[in-house]
Parts: sequence; C-alpha cells; structure tokens
Amino acid sequence: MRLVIARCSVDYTGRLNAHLPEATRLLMHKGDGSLLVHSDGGSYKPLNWMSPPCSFSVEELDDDDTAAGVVERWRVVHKKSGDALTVRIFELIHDSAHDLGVDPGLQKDGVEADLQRLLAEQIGLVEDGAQLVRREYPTAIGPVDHMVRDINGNHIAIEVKRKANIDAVEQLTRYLELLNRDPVLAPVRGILAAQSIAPQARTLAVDRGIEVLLLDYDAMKGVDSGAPTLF
Amino acid sequence: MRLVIARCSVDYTGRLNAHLPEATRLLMHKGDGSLLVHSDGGSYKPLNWMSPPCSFSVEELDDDDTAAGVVERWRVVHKKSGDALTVRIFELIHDSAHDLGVDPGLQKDGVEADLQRLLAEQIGLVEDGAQLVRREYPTAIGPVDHMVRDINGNHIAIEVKRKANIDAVEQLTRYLELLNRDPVLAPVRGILAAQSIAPQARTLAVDRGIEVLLLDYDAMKGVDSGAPTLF
DNA sequence: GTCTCTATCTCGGAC
DNA sequence: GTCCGAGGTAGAGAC
Repeated sequence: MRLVIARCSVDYTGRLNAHLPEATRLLMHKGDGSLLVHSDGGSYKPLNWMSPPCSFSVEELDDDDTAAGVVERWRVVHKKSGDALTVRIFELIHDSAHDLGVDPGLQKDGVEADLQRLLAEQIGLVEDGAQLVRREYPTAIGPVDHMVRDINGNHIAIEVKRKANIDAVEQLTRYLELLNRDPVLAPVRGILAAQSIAPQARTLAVDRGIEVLLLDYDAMKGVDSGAPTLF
Repeated sequence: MRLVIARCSVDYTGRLNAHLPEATRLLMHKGDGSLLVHSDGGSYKPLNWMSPPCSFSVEELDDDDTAAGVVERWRVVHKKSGDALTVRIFELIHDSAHDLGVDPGLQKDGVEADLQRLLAEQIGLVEDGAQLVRREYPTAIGPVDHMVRDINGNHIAIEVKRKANIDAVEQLTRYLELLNRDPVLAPVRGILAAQSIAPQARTLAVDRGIEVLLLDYDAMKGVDSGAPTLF
C-alpha cells in the first residue's frame, strides 16, 4: 500500500462527472491498483475513488498542466467500465509504501439474520397458536423470510426487517400478490415484523391490509439467553 | 490526519459485533476523531471504522493484553449511539501526522465544473474588460472559483454554482472577508454566478453587496462548441 | 454469470 | 431535527 499526501485536484468521468478542486488530501493506492482519495473528515466514504480491477499509470504532462503547476499526473482507469480518475498533483508532501500482506478478513455476527432466527424460535410472538412452516420459504421472486400457519391453518407470510420502510411494504406486497395466486396457499395474510417502522410505511401497510408487528430485539435476545427464566 | 501502519486486532460492538484478527493494516485517524481501518485491497469500504461524532482515547493495558503482546490499546466510542471500536496494537510500523485543512468538497454532476470552465473561457460575460487572473485562486480556507480583474484593475472574486442558495452566499462572504484583509488585493468585489439563485440567497447577497450574475448554460455551451463562429 | 436483498450502508434534499 | 430516496451504491448469497 502506498500512502501519498499531496496537494492535488481530481477528476472523475464515468457514470457521472465529478471534480475535486485543488486541496491537500490523502491518496491511498492499494496493492490491487485501486485508488482512494480521502480528506481529513467525513465518513468512511472517500471523496473519490477507483475500484479494482483498474490500471494505474503516471502520464506525461502537457503544457497546460505544466503552466498550472502540476508536477505529476496520475490516471486510473477501470478495466471493465472504462471509468477514469485523473489526479493532478501540485505538491507531494508525503510518500511511503508499506507491505501489509493479505488480510484475514472481518468476522461478523448478529444483524437482521439474528432477528430472523429469534423470531423463528419465538414464533408464538406473532400470535397465539402460530406455527412455523419454514424459514426462507421460496417463491419465484425470492424467499419469504417466514411462512407461518395460524391457529386456523391459514398461511401468513412474514417479512422481517430491522427498520421497515416503504420498500419493505412493497416487497411484502409483491410476495403476497404471488402467493395468493396459489389456490393451495390462499388466502395468505401478510405481517411486517420489525424493530421499528417508518410512519409512512405503516400507513401504506395498513392501507394494503398488511399487519405490523414490532419486535423487541433485546427482550427476544433475553429469552434466547435464558436469563428471564432464572427465577 | 494521523496515519498509522500497525499489526493490530480490532473489535466492534454496536449494531452488530465484529472482530478483525491480528494482521497488519492502515489505521486512518481523521481530524474529527473518526477512525478507518483499511487493508491493502478490497473496495473503498474499510474493514472496520467509527464515524463521527466520536471520542478517541488510548487506554491503560490490562494484564491479559500485556501478556498477549499488546503495546497500545485504542478505544473509539460513538457519542450518540455508544457503538465502540477497540484497537489492540501489537506492533507500530509507521506513524505520521499531516495537516490537510478543510476540503472544498466534491463537485458532482459535471454541470458545475462545466459552468466554471465555460465562464473562465467567456470571462467577458462578467462585464466588459474583465480579465481572468486564475481559476481556483487559492486562499487559506479553500480556492475561489475565479479571480478576475475588472477594467480598472480591481479584483473580483467569483463563486460559480449551478443553483445558488444561502450557503453559496455564506461561502463567498467568507472568501471576501479573507481576501479584503490583504492590502495587495483589496478592495475585492464579489460576484455569485449561477444558473439560478434562490430568492432568499439573492436578498442576502444584495444585502452584503455581492453581485449576482445569472448564467445561461445552453448559450455558453453553444459558444463553446464553436458552432456560431462557423460562418 | 445472473438476480435479489442487505448494509454499522452513506449522502443529500425536503418538510 | 426526521423521513425519504438515490447511490459511480458495494457486498453477500442463491441459483
């Protein structure tokens, strides 16, 4: 990995055109050829970048660049899309290279998958007598998170989200439309189960006859850990 | 911005839990306290990170860490969510700090950059006798889009926007305040050049003695293409 | 390869 | 502030 601190301007042309005026920034040039341009603030997203696979080259300076005070010009071109990043360096402040080796990678645990698993284990939270048919119930347009039968034997399709928004309602609507065409399954009710739901999403859901179930993650996790049953 | 190359392990607890086993990585510690952990590959997304606003501290080592060979332990805690990142450093390979200043930010969408270039080429649109001193005229708080001299030799600072709003007026005001402190430049007039300007921005600009220039992008582009000069 | 969905999404704009 | 929609979305998983 090569780290360069430089006063530079950057131009991107691809899906859109974008320009970074002259300023001092970090240029992170990774081993796979990719380039990240970071300022001293903002979030983890670089100001500009080029993703691998891409080719990196140092170009000849033309008269305009020389006149403008450019001391080096980089060009990074994406190998598939042709998107290009041009970096004009006016002053090189720091330049170092480091051998980092291959990273073992991030070990994650616990997100939406957790919520899904917990609800499957505590399917009674949906309503009395609810029974899980299967998780990730397959349909032609993708799997429904949970397929459940209520106490009367009628089907319920459940979509689990951490935060439910309009998209979640639309997604569940599509599933329900498809599932209700199957005479073996119909009628299928829909339940949107989430830790939180956006007001407009709730309105839309209610309007479409989709029920909303708020999930208390911590409580569900407590049940899972067995803690509440200690006494 | 502080750049550290170190053999380290990283733990995140927050929305989820995540762990990075010991390996050599780049730790980018930004001026706003945020921390990015990058490997020498992958995309622009760090392996792990903490977004601002957050607090950074170096912690006392406990016996376990010392026994494991930890030489330094960092803790970065998000000020609102409480999400926390713990970095255990086993070996410090590189450590450097750099003053980058405030970044002028990305100009997306190409149109604004286009406008800037076109106005530089057709600087006479500003007023009769106007002459371009330079584009991206540098100041301590970032570059002014265009520095121009009027027919009497007085300076004009021009800020170019696609849509000018209050922020644009504030930005130009800051530049003018700074530039007018320089006896070599003063007095510096200010012109806000835009395709459109919000009513409140226009009012504020006029109130501050900043002139407003409406730009006709299509007309300027037409001149640029050379079409009108063919006959 | 394709499609589909998630994300510690990030980021901007509108209200 | 909150909510909503777009992103050069990226990345993972299923098929």
